[in-house]
Amino acid sequence: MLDGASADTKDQWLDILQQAASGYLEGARDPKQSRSRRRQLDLLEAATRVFAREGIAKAKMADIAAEAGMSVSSIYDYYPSKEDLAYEIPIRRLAQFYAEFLEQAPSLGNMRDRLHLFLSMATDYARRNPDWARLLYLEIWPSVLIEEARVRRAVDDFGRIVVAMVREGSRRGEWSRKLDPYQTATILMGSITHMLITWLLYRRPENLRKATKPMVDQLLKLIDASG
Amino acid sequence: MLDGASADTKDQWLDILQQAASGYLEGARDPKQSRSRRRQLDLLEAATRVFAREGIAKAKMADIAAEAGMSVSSIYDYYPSKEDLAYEIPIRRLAQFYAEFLEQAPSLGNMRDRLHLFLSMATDYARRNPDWARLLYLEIWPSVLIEEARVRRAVDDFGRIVVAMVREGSRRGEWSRKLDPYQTATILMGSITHMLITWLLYRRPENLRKATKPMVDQLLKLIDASG
DNA sequence: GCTAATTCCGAATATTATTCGCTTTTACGG
DNA sequence: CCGTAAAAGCGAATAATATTCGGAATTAGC
Repeated sequence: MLDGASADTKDQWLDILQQAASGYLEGARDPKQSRSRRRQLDLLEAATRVFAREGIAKAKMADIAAEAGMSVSSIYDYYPSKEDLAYEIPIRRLAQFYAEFLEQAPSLGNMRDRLHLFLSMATDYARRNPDWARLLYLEIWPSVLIEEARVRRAVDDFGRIVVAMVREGSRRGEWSRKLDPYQTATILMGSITHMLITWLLYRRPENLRKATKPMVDQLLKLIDASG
Repeated sequence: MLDGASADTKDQWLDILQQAASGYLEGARDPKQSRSRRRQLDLLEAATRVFAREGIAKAKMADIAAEAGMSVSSIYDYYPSKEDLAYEIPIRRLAQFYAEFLEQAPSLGNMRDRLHLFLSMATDYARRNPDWARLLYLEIWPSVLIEEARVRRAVDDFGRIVVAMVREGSRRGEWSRKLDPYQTATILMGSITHMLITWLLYRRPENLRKATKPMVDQLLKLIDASG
C-alpha cells in the first residue's frame, strides 16, 4: 500500500510533460488548401513581430495584415479576434519547447540534471526567439485577462512541470523531502523569468547565454543545500 | 584614496531610496479646488478597481467614469489618456511604499535585516492592496509598452534599491564580495514577484502572510551561504 | 456678493476591431 | 483537361470606444 501510494506519483513529471508537449492542436483551424497553410504561418510570424514591437493592445490589425501581405478581413478567416491570434503564438511555441525538452530529458540520469536542463533550455529558447519571448513573458504570462483556457494551460504547464520535477527529486532521495516543492518551484521559475524579462527589456545581462549557467548553478545550490 | 572610492558608494542605497520615496510629484496635475482634489482621488480609486477587474486594455472609460461618479470627458481634465490614468496609480503607491520602507529601514542594524524587511514589506503591501497589486504586477511591471519615464523609473527603483542593498552588504562584510549583486537581486526580486503573481492569480499560497517568512528565509540563505 | 479662474459635461469626431456579401481560387471526380 | 462545389480572399459597411471641443456650472478669493 505504501508502494502503491508512491507509484501514483512516480514519474508524474513525465506524464505532465508529455501532455504539455502535445496539447496545442485542439481548437485551431486547420486549413485544407496548401496555399492557406503557408499563409497562416506567414500570418503568425507577422503577428509575432508586430505584437512584440507594439504590444497586443496597441498593435493594429491593419499593420499585421500589411506585414503578412493579406487583407485585414482575411485574418478573421483564420482567427476570430486579435486576442485569439495573439494567444495562438505562445500556445504553439510552448508546445514545441516542451516537446524539445521531452526529447532530451529522458537521456539524463537524475532529476537535478533535468531541472538544470529545463531552466537552461527555457532561457536559450527565449534568446533564440526574442519576439516570441517578448510576447510571452512581457504580455501574456502574467496577464489576468487571459481566461482563454488553452493559453492558461500552456503557461501553467511550465509551473506544473517544475513542481513535479522537484517532487520527483525528493521522492528519489536526490534532495531533502522537507523541501517545499511549490516554494522551490517559485524561486526557480521566478528567478529565471525575471532574468529573461530584464534581458528582454534592457539587454542585461549583455550575454544571456553566458549568464545562465552561474544563475542556474546558484539556484540549484538551494536544493542541494536542503539537507 | 581607497577610502574615497568606497565613500562614493557608501549608503548609496539610502540615496536611491530617498529619491524613490519622493519622486511621484513631478508632472501630475495638482487641482486648485478642494472638491476637485477629492474627485481626483475618487477617480484613482475607481480606476484601480476597474483596471484590476478588467485589465487596462479592456477597461472602458465609461465604466471608470460611472464608478467614480463623473462624466467621461471629465476624466480627461485630469489625465490626458487612459494609459496615463493607469500609470498614475502605481507611481503614487510605489512612492508611498518606498516612503514606508524609508521610515523603518534606518532603525535596523544591518543590511540583511533590511533586505528581509524590504521583501516582506513588498508582499505585505500587495496583500493589503490587491487591486493595486494586480495592476502593478500583472499588467504594468513587465510591460514593454511602457516608455512613460515616470512609471519606468518607479518600477526600476525597486530593482535599484535591492541591488544597492546587496552591494552595501558586501561592502560592509555581511556577506561575500564575490556575490554578483545583479544575479542575487534577480533571484530575490524574481522569486518574490513570482510568488505574488501566483497569489494574485490563484490565491496560492492560501495564506500569503504565513508563506512569506519561510520564502524570504530560504532566499537569504543564498546570501548567507555565499562565503 | 462679484468675478475671474477652474471645473464639469454633452455632443461631436476619430480610430479601429469586427462583420457581411460577393469574388476569386483551389481541390478533385469525371 | 473540365466543371463545380468547397474553401479562401477581400473591399466596403458597421460598431464600439477613446478622445476632443465649446460652452455651462461651480468655486476661490477679494
